[in-house]
Amino acid sequence: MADVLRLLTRAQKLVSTASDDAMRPHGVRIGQNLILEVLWDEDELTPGELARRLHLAPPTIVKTTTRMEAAGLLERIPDPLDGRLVRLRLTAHGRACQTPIQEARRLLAERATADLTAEERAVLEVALQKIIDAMSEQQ
Amino acid sequence: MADVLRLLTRAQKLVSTASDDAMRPHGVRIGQNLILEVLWDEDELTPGELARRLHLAPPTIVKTTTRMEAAGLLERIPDPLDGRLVRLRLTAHGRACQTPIQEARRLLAERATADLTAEERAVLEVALQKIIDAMSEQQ
DNA sequence: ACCATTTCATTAGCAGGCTATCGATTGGGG
DNA sequence: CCCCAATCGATAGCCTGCTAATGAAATGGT
Repeated sequence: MADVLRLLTRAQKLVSTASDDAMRPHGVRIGQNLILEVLWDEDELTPGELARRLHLAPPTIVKTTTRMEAAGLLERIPDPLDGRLVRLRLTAHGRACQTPIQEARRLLAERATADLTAEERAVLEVALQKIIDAMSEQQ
Repeated sequence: MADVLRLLTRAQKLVSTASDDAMRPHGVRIGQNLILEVLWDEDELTPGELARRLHLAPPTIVKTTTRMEAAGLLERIPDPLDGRLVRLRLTAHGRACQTPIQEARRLLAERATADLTAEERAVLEVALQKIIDAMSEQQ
């Protein structure tokens, strides 16, 4: 009996590597496109809010957004009402790469799941969600 | 329509985190148990051979095994026939933790897939394998 | 027998994750 | 009003992964 968790790990790693390869030509690295996708939908979020939405630790967001700031994708704006908060605002460049990056991501998803039947795709979705639920329970 | 790749990423991350938590009490970190499992099956492999079997880059193996050597899990032995090669040999300690670690891993796999029906499990396996195959094709 | 190519392990340097800690600001209770 | 707790971003330090470059050893062709 094959180890489902190993297949899961291997599949995710291959997808992740391919995703990085797909994003690179657009000057964006693998975790960065996730941050961009959230900000494209809602700009000027704080690092903490981004961390919650992406299920990442705040320092991960801070480090990555610092690099993204250096790359000219976004800028840090102090919140006028709360001195503790920082707003991450997309630059024109950060907004400009939305279309090509989303298209690259769409192509990747298409390629990855091209050989799956509709039923397999549906069951895969359900099964992954069940795993996520099981692992999200405390303990 | 939900993004299957996001579910895949999220499921893998949760499993990976839980795996790390499960391994930690045994003094082993997340990537290290994979190396151990290969060596339990066949000892005294070289870093390059391990890298091929685990689909990792050689420097990753070198760095991790260096830490494992410091932790007393294995030792480096020069190959008597080929001066370029290094053999990674498990210590008594590295062999001793096999049972508890495999048990922890088994429990984790059980917990992760507990809510899946037999059919869902089977389809999940097939679907993940198809994704792996699709992403393994060059380009 | 020599020299160039290949094949290894290793090192250096980077990105993406994490936890623990620090410092500053906000907010609430006395 | 003031101080203490909560909240937030940033920093330090760790592990895992990668590519590129280094250096040593083996191999093969001439």
